[in-house]
Amino acid sequence: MSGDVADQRETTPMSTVLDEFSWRGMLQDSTDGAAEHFAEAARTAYIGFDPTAASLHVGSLLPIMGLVHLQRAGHTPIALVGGGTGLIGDPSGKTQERQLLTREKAAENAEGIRRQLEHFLDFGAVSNSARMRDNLDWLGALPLVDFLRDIGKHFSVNQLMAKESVKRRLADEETGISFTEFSYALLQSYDFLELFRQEGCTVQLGGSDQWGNITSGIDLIRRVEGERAFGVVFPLVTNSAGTKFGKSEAGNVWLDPDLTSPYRFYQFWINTEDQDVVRYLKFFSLLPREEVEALEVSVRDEPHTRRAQEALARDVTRRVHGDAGLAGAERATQALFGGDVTGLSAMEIADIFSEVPSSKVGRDALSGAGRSLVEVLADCGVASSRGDARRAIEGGGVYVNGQRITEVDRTVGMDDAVDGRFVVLRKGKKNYHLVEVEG
RNA sequence: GGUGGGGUACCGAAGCGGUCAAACGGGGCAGACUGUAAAUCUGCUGGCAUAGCCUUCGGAGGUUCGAAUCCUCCCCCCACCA
Repeated sequence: MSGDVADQRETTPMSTVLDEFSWRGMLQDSTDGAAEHFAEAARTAYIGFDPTAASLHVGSLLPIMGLVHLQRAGHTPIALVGGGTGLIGDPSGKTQERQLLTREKAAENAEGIRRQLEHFLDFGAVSNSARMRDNLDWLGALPLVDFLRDIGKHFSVNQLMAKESVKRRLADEETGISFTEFSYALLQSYDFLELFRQEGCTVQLGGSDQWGNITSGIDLIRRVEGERAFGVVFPLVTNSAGTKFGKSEAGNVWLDPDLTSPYRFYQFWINTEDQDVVRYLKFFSLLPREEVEALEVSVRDEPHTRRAQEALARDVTRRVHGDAGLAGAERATQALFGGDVTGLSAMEIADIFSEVPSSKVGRDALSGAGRSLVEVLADCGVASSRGDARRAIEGGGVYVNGQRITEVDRTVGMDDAVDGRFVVLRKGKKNYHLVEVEG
């Protein structure tokens, strides 16, 4: 890298967006000239999101952060919701033909995604406000004959068949690939072309699995418009354990608080392994380089303080769930991992444990001799069966109101209910369950 | 269509008339140690009224005092040959 280029970057802050991606480890690959393209002027760039579900999960967080960095650097980010392509399905990375979404479902999901993206991007900025588009706007009204003439003409079936995702499916006699999915690359390329025409969008970003689709779009723009466009792809997020990133014991970690509570969301990040935490800080937080580097030192020299995990959890949770969501998650964490439950009032418990799974039980069931703990554990789902509950107690893994229970025949009665209203059950270190007394 | 091999618990895989709720490995859960990390070690891992009973070994019948194990029929996979 020569000196004068560096100087130029000093004076134009938006030139740094690829540098930003680069030091954060987010830059897997980019087409030639992409860095210069961003350096020269404020650009418009887009990323597509598939409306396969009504909520995004943390697996989509990296591309979202990509848009955030673009906007911060002065460029205009477009989030393209694939209301149209969602009806088709991208064969990339899929070994099976995809289940088709209904139009209603795709529209509903697109709307949910739209709401979530608003947490990350500024849609009301003066100069480079983020935009949201839905490709159903142009795909839905596209006459087949026009599509074949104007778009299909530019694609070589020979090249499409050479694509890795298509090749693998062709090799598999059993599954094969439908014409519908085979055509997916054309549709995504057409999206890029439309955004180029309508929005002056010259760059497409995406996960590294999108590289082929992105370059197809670039080619299409060159052929149809005679103009140059660019692509940037992010790496696949992995964790050091080799398991899929974004899964917790409870399954996918969603951005929707109704699907994954802010408390669970926060806990997902707090539990990040040392080996992954610095990489994740670069990917998912907006902390500046110096701070990330300081935290990296902290992970090395004083790992027990877990400052890096905390910084990560705070930054990401605040962005997704807001200050109130973060505060609630931290309060619950503090009470659950820091202190003793028995000292709290019913109101405090209700507040803190609103994040935690709960069930109700009738007052009369607990009066008198009470119910056997084994039964209660099995009924509320903390244990999968009575035998499981029994074994968990025998293994020393069950707590009532923070006190370890050792007697298998222990009963739960009204005197266990804090303020006569709540019993806090816990199995293992992290699994809490709140039993609310009714009536 | 033919021949051969096979279907066992969450997964992989032993068992091949009683001693089988079924070895072993993985996964999962819990415990210890820690830092709500990783690694390691330990225990548990069909259900229930837990020294006992009930339901499981592709499905349905049968033989037997007794079957995951033997017989019959059926279903499904895999390999090779057509």
